[in-house]
Amino acid sequence: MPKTITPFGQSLRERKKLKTREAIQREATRLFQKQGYEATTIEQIAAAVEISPSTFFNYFPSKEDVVLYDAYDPMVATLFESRPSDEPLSVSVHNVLEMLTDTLERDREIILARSKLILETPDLRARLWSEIERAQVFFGAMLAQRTGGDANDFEFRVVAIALVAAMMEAASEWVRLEGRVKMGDLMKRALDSISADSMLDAFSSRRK
Amino acid sequence: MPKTITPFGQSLRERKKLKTREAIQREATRLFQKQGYEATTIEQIAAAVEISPSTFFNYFPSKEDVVLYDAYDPMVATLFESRPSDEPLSVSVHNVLEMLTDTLERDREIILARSKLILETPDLRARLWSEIERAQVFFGAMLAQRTGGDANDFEFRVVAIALVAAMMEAASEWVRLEGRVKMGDLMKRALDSISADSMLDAFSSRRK
DNA sequence: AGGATAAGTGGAGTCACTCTAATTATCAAG
DNA sequence: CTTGATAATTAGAGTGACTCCACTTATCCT
Repeated sequence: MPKTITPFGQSLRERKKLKTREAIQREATRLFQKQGYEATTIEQIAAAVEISPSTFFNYFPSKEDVVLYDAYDPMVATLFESRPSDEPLSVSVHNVLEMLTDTLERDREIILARSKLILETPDLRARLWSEIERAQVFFGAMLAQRTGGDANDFEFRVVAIALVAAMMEAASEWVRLEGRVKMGDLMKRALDSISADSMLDAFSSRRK
Repeated sequence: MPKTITPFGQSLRERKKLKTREAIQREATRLFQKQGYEATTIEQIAAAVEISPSTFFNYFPSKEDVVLYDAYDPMVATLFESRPSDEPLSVSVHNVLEMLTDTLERDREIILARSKLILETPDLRARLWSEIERAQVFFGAMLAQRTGGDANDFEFRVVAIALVAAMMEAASEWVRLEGRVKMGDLMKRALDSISADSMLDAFSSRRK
């Protein structure tokens, strides 16, 4: 048993591990972009990183996870949770996106490339949706917290999934537009579309 | 070149093909339920149907498709398209579900079993979402038709995906409740939740 | 009965992924 | 700085989905 708890990433072991993890993601992404996701084999990635194929699976449970794994995910979650719980969720969404504007701008190229890869590759796209189910649970909890209800209620689940799906479409649109517009604005438009009148309009057509 | 166009499923060939297709689905589903989706191999299915594994892939492009393939899909689409285009979409949804009540009641057990399998199996669940993207396009077109807009507009895509996601959640709930309630009612509740006030409430919490 | 056409099949191969047992690197402590 | 524990890396064998292809067999049309 170690005498002192070694801070994360401080020991040689931890640093090496992190470096390897990043190297795998970097090389994998590079190869995916160069020759396509499906045309790239684990063997090729392993060769590029100079590790054995076995080691690859020590770091990522599947080929898909190399792309899907998002380091910013927990950060975004934290940002949301730090928002005052009496703030309307739509406003929170916008605010969180505002806080992320700089990061989004700085890493635009990388994020865009990665997102495109996901959107264009059926396998990855399918897997994305299971990430979305995690988001559904998260936002369901947020909604419940804000209204004092039970997150497991059918209504919350419905609103949460619709919300997340809409945000997903906004993100796709952002990618389609090469990140030329602010993601926060797209999210706002998306949320506006499904809430309030416009949704009803679309629903009930010329009746109103 | 044949002199007359042979009606679908009339010739020996066609009838046999249909029978085999059904046999594969039947046996596959049976095995999946008995021993789980992943634990069942193509070889086992082929053996049960008394065909070769090669033949399996002549009928279904992948193991997933045996479960996902839905014969009722085009029927539902037709029902929607036969609805008057000045009918609000939410009403159309309800009406279509009403028309399907009998079928849903009659085939309840089979549909339930199949749906459970899909919802419980991560691989199938992920694939379901790509079906949903097809539904998004379909409903996007419906919305556009009803409002006279362009189905490719961002707003339509957003509303369509939110709509479909909500319906999806309603369907899941139906499965969870073992089909004890009418699917149409769940859909109605789901659509009510995302449209109009309740959504706004959830969004803006105690402010209103 | 005939050849055209489609369905079924066997076999070889690829690739993602699993499991296991052995090897090597790092670590904590004396 | 050596040692025993622990974690990381690896090779290798195996499984199962899926592809490709050449070949046989069944159905069809005339």
